[in-house]
Amino acid sequence: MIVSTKGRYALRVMVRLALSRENGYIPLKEIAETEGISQKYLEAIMTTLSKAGFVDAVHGKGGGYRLNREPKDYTIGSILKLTEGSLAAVSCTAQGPAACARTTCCQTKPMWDKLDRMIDEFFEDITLANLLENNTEI
Amino acid sequence: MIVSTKGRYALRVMVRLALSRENGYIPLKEIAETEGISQKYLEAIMTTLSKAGFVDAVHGKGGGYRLNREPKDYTIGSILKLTEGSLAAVSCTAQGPAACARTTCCQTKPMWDKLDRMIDEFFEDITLANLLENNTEI
DNA sequence: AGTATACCTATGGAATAACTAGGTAAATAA
DNA sequence: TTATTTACCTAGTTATTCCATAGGTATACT
Repeated sequence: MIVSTKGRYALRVMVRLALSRENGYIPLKEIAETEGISQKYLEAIMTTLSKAGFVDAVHGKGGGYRLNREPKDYTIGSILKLTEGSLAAVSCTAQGPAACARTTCCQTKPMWDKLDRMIDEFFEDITLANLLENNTEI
Repeated sequence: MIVSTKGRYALRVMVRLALSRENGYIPLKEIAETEGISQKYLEAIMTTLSKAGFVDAVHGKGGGYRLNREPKDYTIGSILKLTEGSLAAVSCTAQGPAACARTTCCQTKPMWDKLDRMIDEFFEDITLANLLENNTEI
């Protein structure tokens, strides 16, 4: 599986924050409930998003999280790379070009490289705003 | 990781068999050694390939494995689907369309579906013969 | 008969994913 | 100032999957 729950939850949360953009700060508890995600598990994800400056966080009553840019200024790729670490489809390419000892002779390596590039482009070409557009064919 | 060692090993073995196509049956032991793959682990993979009719297997001395079609008649997708079970990038799409309860309302689902289609096309458009062509840009 | 091969069933260790527990710090409201 | 609500931090736990190993049986050739 190329994308785990961490990345998928992060995306869904970002979509939700985008939809509630006019409502100020949204507390984690509320997000967890609407999205049906474990509150404690979500904490770790939100902290990652907050530390990386993807969202603003405010403590205390009336606090919570909100986006700090427009939805069109978040690429799906940036969110997934942050939360997943890497989007590599095979371990051969996950740790950079020199990770595999057979890299010079392996007949399959160029294919994996091309796949990685394709997947990267796919996610970089989609923004949060695109996901909100509610289209069946994105 | 979308493709585990099982699928990657299977591909490398098929490439090797394609390169040795004129040499009759190649014993598992030899493949394992040249490719640096655990012999016992490879057994399971070869059995899968054999049962599915991707390769011919012959017991006893002088036996081993060989391809039973031309390299151009194997798509990479068919080999990977056989050994990996599924190439789905997320679990949301792995068990068919109705696997996820949120499938009707989830804003991210169409994206995952599109990604799956793209990956499927990618692998179905490449054949074993293409991998033998030794090109950097496949 | 002996040897080399493929095939079968079961088991184990390590890593990772997914989630849980319990506390601390900051902001607001009473 | 005290209580409440929120984010933040560190650690632990369970389940699953991956990757491989062990030991035997069946089949074919010499």
